Amino acid sequence: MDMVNQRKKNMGRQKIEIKKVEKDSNKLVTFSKRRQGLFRKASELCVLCDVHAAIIVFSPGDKLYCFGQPDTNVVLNSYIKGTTEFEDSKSAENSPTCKDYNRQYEEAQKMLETEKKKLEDVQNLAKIFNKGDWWNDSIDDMSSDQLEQFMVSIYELRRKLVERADELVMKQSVMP
Amino acid sequence: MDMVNQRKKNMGRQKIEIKKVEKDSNKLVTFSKRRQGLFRKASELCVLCDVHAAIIVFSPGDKLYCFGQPDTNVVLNSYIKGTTEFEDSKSAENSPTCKDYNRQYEEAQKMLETEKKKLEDVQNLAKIFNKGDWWNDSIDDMSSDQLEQFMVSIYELRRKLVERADELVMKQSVMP
DNA sequence: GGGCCTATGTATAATAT
DNA sequence: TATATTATACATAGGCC
Repeated sequence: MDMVNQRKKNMGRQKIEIKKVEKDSNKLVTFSKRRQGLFRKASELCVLCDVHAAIIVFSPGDKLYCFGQPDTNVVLNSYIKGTTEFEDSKSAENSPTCKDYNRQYEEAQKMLETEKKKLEDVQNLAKIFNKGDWWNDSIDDMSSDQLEQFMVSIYELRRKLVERADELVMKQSVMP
Repeated sequence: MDMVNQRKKNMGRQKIEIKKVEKDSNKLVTFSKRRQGLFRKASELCVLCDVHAAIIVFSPGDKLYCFGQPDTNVVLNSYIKGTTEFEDSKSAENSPTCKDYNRQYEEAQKMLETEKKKLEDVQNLAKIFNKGDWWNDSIDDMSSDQLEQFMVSIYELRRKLVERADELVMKQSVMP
């Protein structure tokens, strides 16, 4: 304790040169931390300035990471088209992503028509919801069967929501 | 000269809340600075980790700014193909749709880490769920705003569900 | 990899030019 | 709108689990 130069707990942040990190393990750590930071900055920019943005990054392991406000594909479409008409409901409807969603939604609906377990599903769902911090924890804890039933239930709810949305003539396609 | 005495100390950097800057002039300055910072961070990430990345941002005045390493379009093409040029086509067995969903899920996860807004959504959702016989009654009683928020929340949940479904390798496509 | 920690490097809010 | 300044808030390198 007497030494002024007593070794501190760690070295603190060091200045680094901006050049390729050669050591793979360090590179991974740096990528992970800085990618997070980059996305956070982008998020802040979008909120503060009320603008749209998208980021696409491939990790050293070639895994794809992306950020998008309001959505990566929407921003990319705007970029490709060279237009900024984000909220054009017609083009939003026609975006591939929404199409996919709608198609899959219709398929799911078909299946639902032949399902007779709806009531059971609802009951199971209610149980799950009532068990506490379901939003953060339940999904991960669910068994395969539970999950399946839960998904069916969500789809039913979704249909109801879409109906309501139609009634309200909501302008933006918040949901597919 | 008297500049020395005149040099009133600045307030220095102030803490700000991450929410929309209302004053247009400030918003512009903030955008300009933060956009530069964002691009610099991206550049550093690319050099340090030897990776490819692209950023697309629209300014408050709808002007397009983009960053790309090695080139915006190259990275976008990689994204659209859903594969890097260094990968073989084996990964193509996964449907593009699922990939899209997974990407969006990852996005959502990252955003959740940094955005308090989403937490608010969840809290609101929890309130709605906890108010009783929500399944049968709540939807019809919800205000337009409530409904919208609810739909956004469900949409996020849906992403999470898709991710889980993928993990479980479910045979039937109950959900997309 | 995912978190946590601390010391320190860096980004940036407010301001003025 | 970009740039310069300054004081501070925030991000992060290097460690350690």
